[in-house]
Amino acid sequence: MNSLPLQDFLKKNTLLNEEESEEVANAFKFIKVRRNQVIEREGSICGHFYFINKGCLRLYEIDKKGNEITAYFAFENSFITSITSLITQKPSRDILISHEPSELMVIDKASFFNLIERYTQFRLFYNKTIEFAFIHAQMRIYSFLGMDGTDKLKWVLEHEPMLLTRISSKAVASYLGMTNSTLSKLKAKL
Amino acid sequence: MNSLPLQDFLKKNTLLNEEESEEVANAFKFIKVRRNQVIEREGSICGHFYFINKGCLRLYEIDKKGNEITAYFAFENSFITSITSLITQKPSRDILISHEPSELMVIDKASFFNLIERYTQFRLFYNKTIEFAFIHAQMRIYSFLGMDGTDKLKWVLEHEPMLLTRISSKAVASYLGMTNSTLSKLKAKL
DNA sequence: AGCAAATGTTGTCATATGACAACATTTCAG
DNA sequence: CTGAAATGTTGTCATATGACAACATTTGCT
Repeated sequence: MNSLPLQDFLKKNTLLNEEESEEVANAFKFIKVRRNQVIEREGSICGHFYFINKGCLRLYEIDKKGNEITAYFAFENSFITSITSLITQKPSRDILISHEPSELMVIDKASFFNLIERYTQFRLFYNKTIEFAFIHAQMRIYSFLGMDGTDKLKWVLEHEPMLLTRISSKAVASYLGMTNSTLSKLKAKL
Repeated sequence: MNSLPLQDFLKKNTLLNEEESEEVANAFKFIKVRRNQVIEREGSICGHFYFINKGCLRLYEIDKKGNEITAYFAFENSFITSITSLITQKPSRDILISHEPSELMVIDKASFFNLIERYTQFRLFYNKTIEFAFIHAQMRIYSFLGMDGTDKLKWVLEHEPMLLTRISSKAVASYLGMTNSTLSKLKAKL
């Protein structure tokens, strides 16, 4: 069944018991998306959370020069959404897109917050998730403000190697704050 | 009384009522610090939250080249701490320092989480605070990855102008990811 | 399978910024 | 108040990276 990966994930990563994990997971709906499919558009208010059974998504925005800037990538067994828009309930500047054909579990905002009220352990998991998203963002600020291109590339190789195997260089460059061609040259130099 | 600013803050920014705001505020202890006083050290596990009655603090770390990188500044009527260390309970890479003689309300971690359990509205406020800290960090990633120095300076002028009036250029430069002298030259060019 | 579009590579060149240094100014301790 | 230390300014120079372009490769559509 399609809700099994999420159910397993909840059992392993929260204090929800077997039955609760099943109930929470069953509140999500299964969807399949193609490669490069836009899942949440720029300009609209984001109203869903996504759990990735299989595949990979990217959250990015377009700056005023027209360049893409990537906030982050998410792979199997993680949640992702246009979280800023979802929290503020303002139109999103973010675009959520698939980078591989992906299998997702979706839930709308109302149902999600319903779960959070009903299941204390799910609420705690959500709060922890936000805390760690913050820590990750903070770490990126620290890591990238001081580093030159070579250091950033090495950093990704060490900390998020999957980006270099599963994601297009163009998208990785937009995550590292450099252009396409600079990243290509840095890779050539090792 | 010294707990009044915090009490007022809680009344305005949470759904705690008068009495609860007072109880929460009274769980904090008043301290004064000099200018440039280290409040949380690098290498130790952070165990306190701080509310700023008056003054201004900065959170930063030192990268492997020996340069300072600033995570953020906080002024009157806001909370700050080495949040990454506090959440993970690992030794901090951050240093929390005062930039002006400051008056603070401190609470230790255990008492803080005690408050969070006891006062639902305080817990909700804390969760919201983390959410917005995340959004702020994310916005900085977006804002700074794409921008050149001039754009960053304009960005600060527009969004956090107090930095340029109350904070040393050196510290502001470390927040913007550029050197001292580059910032100085950019300011000279308008 | 075959063509068009997107992505990746590599080159040249211009430029923003870092490194360093000299000097000016401000801050701080005694 | 005074001198020492920290901070800020400005200059020169070296260098990493962006912009642009040509070409190669991969991907996606029919």
